[in-house]
Amino acid sequence: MKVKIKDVAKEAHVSVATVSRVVNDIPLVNEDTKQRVLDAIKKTGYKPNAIARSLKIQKTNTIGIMIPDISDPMYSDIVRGAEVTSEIYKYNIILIDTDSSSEREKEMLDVLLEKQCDGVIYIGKDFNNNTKELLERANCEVVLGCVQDKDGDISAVLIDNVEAAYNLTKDLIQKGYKNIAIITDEKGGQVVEDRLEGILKAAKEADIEIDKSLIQAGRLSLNGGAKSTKAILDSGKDVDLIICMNDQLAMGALKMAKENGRNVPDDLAITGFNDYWISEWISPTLSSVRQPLYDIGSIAARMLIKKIENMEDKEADNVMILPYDIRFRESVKEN
Amino acid sequence: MKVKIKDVAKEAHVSVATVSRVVNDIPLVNEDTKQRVLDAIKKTGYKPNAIARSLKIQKTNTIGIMIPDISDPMYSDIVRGAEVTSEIYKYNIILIDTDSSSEREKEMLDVLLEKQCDGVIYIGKDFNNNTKELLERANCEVVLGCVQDKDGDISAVLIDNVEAAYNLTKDLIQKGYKNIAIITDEKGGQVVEDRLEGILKAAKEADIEIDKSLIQAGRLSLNGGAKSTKAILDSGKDVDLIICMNDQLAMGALKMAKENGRNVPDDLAITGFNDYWISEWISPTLSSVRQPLYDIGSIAARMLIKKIENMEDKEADNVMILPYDIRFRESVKEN
DNA sequence: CTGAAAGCGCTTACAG
DNA sequence: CTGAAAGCGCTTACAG
Repeated sequence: MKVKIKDVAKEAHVSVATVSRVVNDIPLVNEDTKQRVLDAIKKTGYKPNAIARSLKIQKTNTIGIMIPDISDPMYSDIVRGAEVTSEIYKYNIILIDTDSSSEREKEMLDVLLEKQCDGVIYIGKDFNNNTKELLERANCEVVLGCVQDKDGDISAVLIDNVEAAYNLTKDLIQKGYKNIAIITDEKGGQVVEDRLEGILKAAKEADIEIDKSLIQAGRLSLNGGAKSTKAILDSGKDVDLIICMNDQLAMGALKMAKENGRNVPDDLAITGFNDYWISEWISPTLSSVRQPLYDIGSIAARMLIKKIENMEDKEADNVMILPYDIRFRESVKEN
Repeated sequence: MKVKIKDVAKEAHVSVATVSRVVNDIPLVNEDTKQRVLDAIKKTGYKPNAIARSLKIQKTNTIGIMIPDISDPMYSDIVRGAEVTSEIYKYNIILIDTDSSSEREKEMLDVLLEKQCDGVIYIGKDFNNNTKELLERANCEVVLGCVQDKDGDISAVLIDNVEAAYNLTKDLIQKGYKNIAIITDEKGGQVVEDRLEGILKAAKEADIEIDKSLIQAGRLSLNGGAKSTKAILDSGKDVDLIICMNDQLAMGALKMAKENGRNVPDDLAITGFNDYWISEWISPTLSSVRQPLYDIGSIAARMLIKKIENMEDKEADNVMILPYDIRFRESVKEN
């Protein structure tokens, strides 16, 4: 039988109100009484029931985090950041894998709301009007990660993907690359679209035309990257650079390039996005755009909690753009 | 203002009891009444409050999962399996990173219990008496993953690490390797100790002596693997094989071996453990022992939920040993 | 400084 | 088939 506040009260010869006060560290309790209650708690092994408390105070100290897939290292880094930070503020995390499916997002958001999460962090590859409507109807605090509402109605923390891709491409063009292929996600979505926009902008500024047939869309995986690379190489067109929308694609590209006898970076340069920890341990080491993933999770959690606790102006600093870092490694020639 | 069961009752001109019955699909409600309630629910946008429900029925449909670090791909695969399976049974997951610290384990387990989790999945690198005592005092259902209570008092799902390491080593010896070095975790723990036991057993059976100075313990990371490899190579002793306790160590070893001019596998073979998805995409592809990580998570979740719901004999099938798979790839010579 | 009591939003015997 | 009422384990005005 679980011991409850009533049992402690009996043991300490006080009322449940008094026990509640010492449990919650409310100061107006006499030292002696407090000590008696503390002793009773220790003796009985009492642990407060957070569910009952939550019902009463209308707050669960639990936040939901919706991500496409926790087994993707990109997302697990974000979750790690969110988890560590949440814990500092005494919040816990309910983890939801959405597989980027909007039906699942809707269904699972309902579950989170029924469980009375104080807020939710939404991490995704895309942000569209359906998602926006869904999240706005939720009437609980929301912070987006990796994506943003471009109308600025919802808080978000992310990097500037357009700019990052633009600068990456500009740097690459400066290094002399001009026959550019791109490997992207067949599913599209805000993140890759923004990156594509940045790449095309830089190309256009340099008067470089990117052959549409060299923009390959496939599954966002090692295999997808390998297949798209094969298609690019098989086209017989001149290609000296493949820009991939993430590191998995780039690793698949690396492997396929080698298998087709291309030397990276001498014959062909390859770049990724996100900069997994593994990127600098493979050979050749992979050039990539580093996103501060842990920080995205951590900052999103803090922003959310501050909103929940009304600790700062709700309208202030709604969208937080974090710095990225372009890292050139062996998969790109020095000049 | 959130709409509650009372509001729906008013709207449908029935009692809250009736609304509760239709929400919970309890059959003894008249079809007409039911329809009226359903309409009222739709009209008001009512969502049941799971916290209130949990308090009443003494069940939260939430399980806690304690793992060392979600950003480690090994653990994120396990969590993914647990998440997907939990969801099938309508359970959610509260995620806790423990950093393998027993203070944090204790502290966070208390939080999980206060939040009235119906059960917890404990994933770790070690299982000792402190942990056992902690978990047994918890008086909630527990399933271990990756480790086990060798007295068999707690349910567990894992591979046979002794046997896996034994067979790996036996196979390697059969391939002709005899100057064996080992890279392990300085922190020890059940998992690596079991693996070490298996390796030493196979070596002993083959009358191979493993030089104690070639058993290097360091941090369980790429860098740790690199450093330990440096120490092994710098010892000047003959080494034709390094067995690493996980793939991160092995990747660090691979890199360091190359940097020191060793050709893998011609001069030196390297093997890992766990078989990350990346292992077959790096060069040379890494030989490793595959653990069914997703399945460990998935099965642990199912076992736990069945225990919670008393759906099967609590004493039956307490420890589930899953198959592993030794995968030889380019980092080991064919013969 | 302390306690009696109401109430958080549900579920479920019990009575009809 | 339906409703009134008790109760899940807490917190917190209110009164003293």
